[in-house]
Amino acid sequence: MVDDRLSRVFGALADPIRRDIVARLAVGDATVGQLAEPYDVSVQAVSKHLKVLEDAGLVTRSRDAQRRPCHLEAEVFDLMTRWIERYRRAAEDRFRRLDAVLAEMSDDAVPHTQPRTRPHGQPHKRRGEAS
Amino acid sequence: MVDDRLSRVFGALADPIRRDIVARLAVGDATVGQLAEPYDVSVQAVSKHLKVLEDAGLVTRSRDAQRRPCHLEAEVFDLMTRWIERYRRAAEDRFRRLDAVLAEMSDDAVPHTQPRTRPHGQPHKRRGEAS
DNA sequence: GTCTTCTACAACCAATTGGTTGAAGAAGGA
DNA sequence: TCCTTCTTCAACCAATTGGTTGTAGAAGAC
Repeated sequence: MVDDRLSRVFGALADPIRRDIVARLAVGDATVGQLAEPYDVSVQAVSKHLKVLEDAGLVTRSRDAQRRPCHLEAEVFDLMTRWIERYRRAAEDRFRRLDAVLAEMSDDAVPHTQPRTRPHGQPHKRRGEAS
Repeated sequence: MVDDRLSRVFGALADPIRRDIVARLAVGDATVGQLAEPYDVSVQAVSKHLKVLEDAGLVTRSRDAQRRPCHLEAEVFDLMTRWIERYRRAAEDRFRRLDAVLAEMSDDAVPHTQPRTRPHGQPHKRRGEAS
């Protein structure tokens, strides 16, 4: 259903087994069987997890006889960090501005009010990804 | 089912509408109705999305009469960036080491082989979160 | 050739997700 | 008081997810 890149990446990492697999692939490449060994789920289940990671672009696989070594693709992390950093920075900037406003208000001895909500009619992005 | 913090955070951001909501809350606090307005889904659906974001700790809500203004909690982003940066760094370091190995091999005129897979019996974390 | 190993595919199942509608609670305004 | 607004809760539904088992293909070992 949700088929955009960021959704696939975040969704792939929303599972402890898959994050664990990423952590282990960060140490070195591994085959499906090696990756499945520590877990008490079937190899097929791990194979499905790897397909999710592969579809998200976090993992690529080569061929070595009948084995399919899995390799972690670090570049995809940039996509996430760019998204995260953008909104973290915006939120932190806004926090600093709120601090300034509160300081100014206390100068004027105005009582502390609720945090401001955005005025209703104000324009903002409609639908779609905040790319 | 998956109830650890990182899974909830990544899972919450694995949906375009929820990422869009985060993007808009980075600009300023907003009520459920304001947040629901741009989408062609029901207010109840957006309320559910906000509950997911709240459970993940990405959003907090105050009270203003019958309204529930939503506020973005930027600190949670740190949890993600710490996780991402750790494994990105490991993967990049490994990539650099591989580069060095390849360079050394070419010095010895050894033919290029497959990337190495981790030896089978090698210890690694068993189950649970790579915290 | 046959056997074994490693992986993927298909069908199935229970639980979760993301949406709906309808009703109800909470709080201000008439 | 009653009415309206904003939000949540409950029940329901279709699609997805994360697991299972069984089967089959691909490739080395015998």
